[in-house]
Amino acid sequence: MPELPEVETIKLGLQKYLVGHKITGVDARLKKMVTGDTKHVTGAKVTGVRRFGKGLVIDLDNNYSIAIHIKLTGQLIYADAKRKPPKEIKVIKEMHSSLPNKWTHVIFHLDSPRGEAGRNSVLYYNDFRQFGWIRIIKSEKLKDESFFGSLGPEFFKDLTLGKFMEIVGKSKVAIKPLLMDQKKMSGVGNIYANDGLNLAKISPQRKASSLNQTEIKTLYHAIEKVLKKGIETGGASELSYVNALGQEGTYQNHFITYGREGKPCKNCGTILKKIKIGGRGTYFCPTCQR
DNA sequence: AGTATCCTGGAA
DNA sequence: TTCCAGGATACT
Repeated sequence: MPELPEVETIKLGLQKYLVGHKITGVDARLKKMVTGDTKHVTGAKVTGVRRFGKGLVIDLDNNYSIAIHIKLTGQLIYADAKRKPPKEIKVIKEMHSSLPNKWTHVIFHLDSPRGEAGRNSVLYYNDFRQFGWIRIIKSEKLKDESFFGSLGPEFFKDLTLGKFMEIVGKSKVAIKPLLMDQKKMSGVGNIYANDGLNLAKISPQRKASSLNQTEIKTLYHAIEKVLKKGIETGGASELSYVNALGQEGTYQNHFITYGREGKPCKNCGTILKKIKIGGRGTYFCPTCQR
């Protein structure tokens, strides 16, 4: 699922390809996906792209911004006229050869790329489960992460080891749902929580406050390690994630536990199990994760 | 802490 | 044909 590494990868792509473009029009094919007035976007130039946890912000030069959450299956794909149609939603067998397709709910029309008069670029928002959202809002309301639901401190940003130890130490919930609780700490979802816990050899069912200092420290570094791997590999294209050019990442080839129930633990060889914790699929090794 | 909600394609 | 996953939120 799109988590910190996936959204970071999209952000980097948009910073490279989208910034500098003027948005010439917005086509909200599925109205509910967009809230706020699209007239504030039309004619504005993209000045920057930011990320807060799993949330994205596209800043414009008119004091408005576009806040986006792609949730489970959102895709933000930049394309210009001469680029080949990007790959699309992987989970759906019936592949389409071109964009826009039936899952393209919003189209941002852009001005022409440099030196290509007459050819217009576009930014597509595809989302086959329609859980994501796009909100057009004054930039002043997006100064920090509070817009995305009072996000907790973020890995690689303001979540220091000290803060992590404090949060884990005083939480009564199981460690895995705590890692995924965006209000407590932001960026981690199901894939990286599962993999990080296996690397740290900690059971996902452990009550957070039962972890000792060494375990918390090990877990902190393990989570950062898998997140880094996720960023390096361009994210996990398990379901429908693609980067800003519609290309898949490769972290799914490096899954440690996620989606690997019935397969051997990469650490000790024990067959991995799948259970549910807090209603979410949880993959772990019953032998080495204690 | 558990459950319904949003939604769709695929698995059972 | 029914059931299920899943990020985040709203309830109970």
